[in-house]
Amino acid sequence: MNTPLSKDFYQTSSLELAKKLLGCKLIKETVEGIASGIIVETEAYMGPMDRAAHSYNNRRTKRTEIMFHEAGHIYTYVMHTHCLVNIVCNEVDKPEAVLIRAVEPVQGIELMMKRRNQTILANITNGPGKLTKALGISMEDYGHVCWLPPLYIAEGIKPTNIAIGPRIGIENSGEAKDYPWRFWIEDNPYVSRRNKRAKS
DNA sequence: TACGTGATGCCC
DNA sequence: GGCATCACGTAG
Repeated sequence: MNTPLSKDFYQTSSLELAKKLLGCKLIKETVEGIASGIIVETEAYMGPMDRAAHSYNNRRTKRTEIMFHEAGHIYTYVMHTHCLVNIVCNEVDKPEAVLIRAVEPVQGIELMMKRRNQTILANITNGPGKLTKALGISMEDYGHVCWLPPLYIAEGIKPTNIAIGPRIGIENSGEAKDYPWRFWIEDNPYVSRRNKRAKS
């Protein structure tokens, strides 16, 4: 339990990794304790040809630099007041990444509720900004690798059915906004809110 | 449903 | 400087 996946797990395209990550366990260790969750929703960002990706047209800045590095690095960035977490994948100089949009709480539930100031289990990790706060993921995790503590990914469960749909929050990305590059575990109660609304 | 929040990059 | 961006919480 909680044995990190090996680095070659990440050496694939973001579309493949987004599907493979569903059911895996995301774990963060801090002085406050261990918090973890099963990944239930992801989005693929395909790099230079994907208008919605930060690395579109090979845009390489201090922020996106890590996307050009070896697969399995952690790419965190700040959106308004929230931190979002991505996993870099594919080969060096192929700047692809998978955004983790929601997890199902497993370990450290009390700790996560406290960090989120929230008592409803279904609301503590059901969004990309929420899960980073619950797990204690921040810009300090930028550039680390996800096969070593304190932030790493381990084997979890095998998802039954995977649902597919368009990504969220990229309305100004031209034709890229319609690409079905979001994946989630069907009927899981911990997927993000906008996702459930879209289904109803 | 609408607004405030406020890091980062890019185009003036 | 001004604006857009891979959200979220709160108020009404």
